[in-house]
Amino acid sequence: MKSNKVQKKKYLICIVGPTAIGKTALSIKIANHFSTEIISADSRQFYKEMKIGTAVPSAEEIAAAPHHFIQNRSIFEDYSVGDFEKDAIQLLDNLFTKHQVVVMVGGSGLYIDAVVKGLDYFPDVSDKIKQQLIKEFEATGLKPLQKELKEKDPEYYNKVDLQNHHRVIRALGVCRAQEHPYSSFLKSENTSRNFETIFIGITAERELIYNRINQRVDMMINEGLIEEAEKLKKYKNINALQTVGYRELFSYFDGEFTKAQAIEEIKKNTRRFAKRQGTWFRKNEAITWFDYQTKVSEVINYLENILPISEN
RNA sequence: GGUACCUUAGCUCAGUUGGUAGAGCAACGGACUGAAAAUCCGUGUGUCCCUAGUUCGAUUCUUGGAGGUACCA
Repeated sequence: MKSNKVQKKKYLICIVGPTAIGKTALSIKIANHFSTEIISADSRQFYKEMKIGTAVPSAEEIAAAPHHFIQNRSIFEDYSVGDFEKDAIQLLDNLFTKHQVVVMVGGSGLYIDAVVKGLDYFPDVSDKIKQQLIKEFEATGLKPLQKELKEKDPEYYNKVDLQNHHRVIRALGVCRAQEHPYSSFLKSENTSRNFETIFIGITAERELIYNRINQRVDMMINEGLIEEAEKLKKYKNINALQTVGYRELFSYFDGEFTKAQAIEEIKKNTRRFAKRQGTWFRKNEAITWFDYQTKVSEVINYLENILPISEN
């Protein structure tokens, strides 16, 4: 006997692409079409102190569709991908009780993967250990840390990019926090989720993306990015402020750049960021790519055709 | 108009006592498991302005052009 209470399948429509390509606008239209909500997977739009430089959705855009994980944190809090994964999954569980489809937009590849595939479990590393490692790195450089990693986790030592101090420090942090090596937690298994993910990518020719970036940076400056950064300059060492658009302005305030140079640097670094986003997303074969000028109706059509949406 | 100097990678420039060339920046490719808008790794992409000579061989030397800069008119 067949049950009538078949659980409806849940879908996460994930919209990705390089910065400044128009993800926000598209996501709102798609969310409206499916009468649903949007979760942002953007590692910088969380922070309420950083509004102009992170190109958060405007008040009108937020009014047009419910958004989550926008301006909901402070730069003074520590917030990591791991925290985001937990928060996002919890919220999704909740949203999927009301909606069959939820939209996720963002440009932070790692954050998207954390939601879609899940991160492996790692033990907590205390602030004390983290700070100690940074202190050691600054005092004596990478060499001793590489050596310690070789002793404590030869497996990871052999595969990690040893020049990348972030990686070496993170792995050592986990090793020092308890007795198991970092690599013993690296399972690389996808966490099973109770939803299916549909990837939509938007892109354009490189030159077009770059033009859009250059224009957007000018717009941010007009909207008051310099003033926004000025208020934050005394906190310039905070992690969240290691961000394109802010760092270059801090250098300008410190007299290392002229204003014009700082603006050029912001444009250049944003272009490089877009390139890295491209590298990340390119290898994700699940993404169906659309040109940025594709009509929204065409994208919605595509989604309608692949989503077996149940009628109530 | 005259004189001097210059023209080599996308840009700024090195260089080759004649054997087809290399730095910085830019650009491009890649990696990525709790800082990820971060961090790191890799790659020279070229009618050496054009032309005609000399030469086994010319980006290099010589002739003649073109363009540029400075000074003198």
